[in-house]
Amino acid sequence: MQDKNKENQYSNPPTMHDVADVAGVSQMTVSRVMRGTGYVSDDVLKRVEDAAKSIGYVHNRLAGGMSKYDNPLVGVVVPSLQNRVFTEVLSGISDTLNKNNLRPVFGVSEYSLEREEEIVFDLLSWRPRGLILAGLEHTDGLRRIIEQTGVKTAEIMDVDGHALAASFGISQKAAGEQMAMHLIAKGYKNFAYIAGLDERAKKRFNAFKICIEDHGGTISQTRISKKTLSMKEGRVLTADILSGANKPEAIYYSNDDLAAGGLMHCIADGLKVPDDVALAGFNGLSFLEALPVQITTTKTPRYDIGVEAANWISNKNSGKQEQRVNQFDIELIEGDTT
Amino acid sequence: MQDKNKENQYSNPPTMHDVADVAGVSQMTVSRVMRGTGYVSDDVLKRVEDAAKSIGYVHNRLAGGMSKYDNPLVGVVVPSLQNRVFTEVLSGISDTLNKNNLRPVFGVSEYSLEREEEIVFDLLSWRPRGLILAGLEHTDGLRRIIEQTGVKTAEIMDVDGHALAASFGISQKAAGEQMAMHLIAKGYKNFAYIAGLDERAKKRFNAFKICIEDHGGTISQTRISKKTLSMKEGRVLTADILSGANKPEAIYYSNDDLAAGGLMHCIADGLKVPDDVALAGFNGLSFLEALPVQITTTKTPRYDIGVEAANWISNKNSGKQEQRVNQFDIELIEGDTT
DNA sequence: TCCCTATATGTTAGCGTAAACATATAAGAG
DNA sequence: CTCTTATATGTTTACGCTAACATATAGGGA
Repeated sequence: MQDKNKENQYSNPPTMHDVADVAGVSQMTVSRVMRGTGYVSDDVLKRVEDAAKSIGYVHNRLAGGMSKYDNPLVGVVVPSLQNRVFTEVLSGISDTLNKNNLRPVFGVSEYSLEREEEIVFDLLSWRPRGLILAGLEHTDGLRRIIEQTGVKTAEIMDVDGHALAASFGISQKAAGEQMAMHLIAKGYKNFAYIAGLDERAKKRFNAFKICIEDHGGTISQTRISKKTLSMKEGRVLTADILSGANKPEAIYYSNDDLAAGGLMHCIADGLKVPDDVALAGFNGLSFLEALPVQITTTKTPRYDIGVEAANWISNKNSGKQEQRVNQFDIELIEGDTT
Repeated sequence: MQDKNKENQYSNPPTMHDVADVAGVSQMTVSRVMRGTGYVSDDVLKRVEDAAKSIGYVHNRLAGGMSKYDNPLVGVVVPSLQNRVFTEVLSGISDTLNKNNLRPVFGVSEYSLEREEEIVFDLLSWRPRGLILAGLEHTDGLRRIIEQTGVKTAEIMDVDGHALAASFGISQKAAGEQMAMHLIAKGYKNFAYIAGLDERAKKRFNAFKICIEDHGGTISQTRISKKTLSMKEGRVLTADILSGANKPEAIYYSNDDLAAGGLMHCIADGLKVPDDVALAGFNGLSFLEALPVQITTTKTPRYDIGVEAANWISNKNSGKQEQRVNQFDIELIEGDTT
């Protein structure tokens, strides 16, 4: 005999047949043991498990996947991993899928709908059990693919619009209006707005703006950043806005990082908040609680959204006529900055 | 004819044969088009693509995967998605894998080595091209599986120890010593330490402690949190430490979030930094730049570590005799808090 | 003209597993 | 003691695709 692999005289890598040979049973019995289905005696069970371990056999799902069975993969596409909102949703998704013995396959779209379509198309080649996408805006091509393949799809973060199958999120419109009303009630009239490219933020701002203008206020300055929406960026853009002539009475930020950066600028610059300028964020991230001044913000249930979307995907029975739109509650947290 | 699916009179879901029928070519030609390999005329190329689109065909990798070809999946297991350090590494990994047309499959171990083993075993059933794990500590079972299956494995974050195949990270030991020397040089003697469960932090602290004690200093207080290491948690634990009798001159935190929380406590409490208490963090996260006071920290190249590890996995030629240990440089950033 | 080569397409034979369908044994019912 | 049923295992085949190996056509050099 030629020397093959020292560990393994069987076909390389080992298959169920190899395990079956070692355990002295048929390949089908090994298959039953691996999946924990059908009848298997305790004796055989142990022999097969030992045999598998001894030759280092690992179940091959690619092979079995060809017959139609439920694939435990779930495709997940988010716009960014730098934004804590998405990583928190991912946490909820990941925890929940794990509990249901499902496994996420990830893609990051970098806020590009075209990229999202590409990624989804690629993910579908793994015949996932379901798909979780961010937002309700997608390319026509993507909508068509999802319809044609019939893959169970959850859309998260946003519920203002038409969902493909089921949406899990908050009403961005309601959030924008709620904050506008709060600031109006506080007597502010002249506003600035700082944000990034996010679609959800746009919807929020549109509602915010309409509401503000309906009540006689104006948005006198706007900054849309193409960079990562960090505290640093918030600090820089706030400094920029406040260095100009027409100083706003209040600044609405599209997220808490930006708002916290604004606060840091004010602290470093000796500005009084909210007397010199009022600040309002969005998300209600927990790091705000550690800041020396509480920032007014809208709290969103990010983790829970992930959990519920993942649960819906996990549940085999769902997909029929149940709730298409799952709107989560938001809460305006009034801090010391408005 | 019975009415089947309105859209699709072919076997449901469509296969390459269905596409081939519509395009009037053989199934093999469709396969060539889908993979972009071999000779295909422009005319046929277009016909096949149109046919595929018209019947909503999506390439099925599970089927082809059985013949041995390179699977584009890469298994990635990190301890947490709540910790920015890991999400930044993930960003680097995700960006790089995308560029190489590879796709990450994720798992979160929640800092449990047993959980990590389970997840890896599960991931291996997809016959991934490679594996990226955090740290050099793994269960014996996991080491054995990786050896037996021969899956190409990159270990990230840490290089102080024996890597399975290749490690990409920083020397935690060097980082701990470097910060200890800095603080000693500044004249501090009495220290407190605040951290979480992370293995890397432990290594760092061990080196830090030995170095401090070698130079006549002491670690008089320690807090190990089992919660998420947030700014809030840092603030709470700092308040706790400073409310006691034996007040430390300096606090070493296992990450910047904790340190920033400490700073927030000091600002809110009117404590002078570093006169009343000095603070030092770890990671050099960018949000520190937005804080009103610069915190002394160690800057680590997290994104780059992800990029390099993913590149190594992507590269087919690697795996031979090249560098096993890829140590990245760290930089001590001296701020205003020490 | 004839042959060689580059290009373009088709045919055949698995890949490793799970569903469907046997078969075998033991235990309990009548 | 036979028949039924629950339990335990084996055999056959199909899943949808790709590698390897044909085959066919067109163009260029001799």
